[in-house]
Amino acid sequence: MGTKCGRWNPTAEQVKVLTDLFRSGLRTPTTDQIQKISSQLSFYGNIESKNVFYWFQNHKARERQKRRRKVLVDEPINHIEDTIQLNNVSSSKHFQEISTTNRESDQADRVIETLQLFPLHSLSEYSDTEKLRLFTEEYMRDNMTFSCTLEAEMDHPTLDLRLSFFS
Amino acid sequence: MGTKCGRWNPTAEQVKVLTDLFRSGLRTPTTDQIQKISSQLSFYGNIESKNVFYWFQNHKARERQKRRRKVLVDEPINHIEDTIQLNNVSSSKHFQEISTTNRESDQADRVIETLQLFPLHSLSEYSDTEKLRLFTEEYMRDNMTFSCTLEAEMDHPTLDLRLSFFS
DNA sequence: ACTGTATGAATGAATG
DNA sequence: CATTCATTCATACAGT
Repeated sequence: MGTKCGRWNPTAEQVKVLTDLFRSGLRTPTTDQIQKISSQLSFYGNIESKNVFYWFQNHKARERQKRRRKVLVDEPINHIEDTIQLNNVSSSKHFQEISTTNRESDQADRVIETLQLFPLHSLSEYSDTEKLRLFTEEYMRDNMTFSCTLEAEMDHPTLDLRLSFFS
Repeated sequence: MGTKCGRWNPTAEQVKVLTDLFRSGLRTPTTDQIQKISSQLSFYGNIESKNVFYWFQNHKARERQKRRRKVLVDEPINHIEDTIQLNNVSSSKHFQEISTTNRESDQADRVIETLQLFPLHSLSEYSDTEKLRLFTEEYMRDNMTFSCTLEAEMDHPTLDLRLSFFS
């Protein structure tokens, strides 16, 4: 066991609570929230506010990183599905527009494939598409009003975090 | 053979390509580069982007670790003297070369700073060329513009990575 | 089979 | 927020 106390080494319970909070939608807790969270988690062992701060920072970054890296791997798979689906809705408005706009060559395939997820005209490159998709996904989530009362299953006080963004 | 697919175990070819890339100066590939590399390496067997990412991360860290350990073990005593003496030879041939080669703003500073931390005397066993390489390599490479076309000797498509930092 | 080493993987802690 | 570094855990493999 790392008794090396030079570095915080979260207990299983602490990780669970943090993960639950993350899964429930919390991404970048405010200072107040961090305080509350670390305060509650100190029940399970030593912990500082900065640990909580870093944890969310890292967890978010790495989820994003993971997703970004998966893109190329996933793509070949989705490509087939999308292509198939494409045949059934090839008469939709968006597709029509794009198809004619980008009737350039093999690039058309990629664009159309993209449109299933994101019907915008400005996506001539895949990377841009992906960027936009990721951005939107996370933007939605990160800026959503978050209201959650987490009741961990262990014997510790309820962790009640209420936010009101857009004050 | 570890058919245990719980952990990536690179093929000899994969390791060779990665090593060549590393030796050619690549240290921290960008996400795009990682994608390309892993894509190319998938030719030799299963591989994910994260494997490439971790490979470079580990390889760099361990080379640094090894060197650090070596320096500390070899010359823990003379270190201070050497550092002082170093100030008197700051106009030596090597420094001149470096400074002029990198007459680009603070890059030169950093190189000299680096050299002060790693006294030349402690590595008399190496040739001058090797000394220079050991001292400058790490700091230089990571901040250098990297443009490299690696043609592996096996039968796989050319791996062409072109960067333009400082765009 | 046991043990040590190389190295894949993960993550806490920053930094800019 | 992205990127990077340090440290540690985990495991495949080699030598005995």
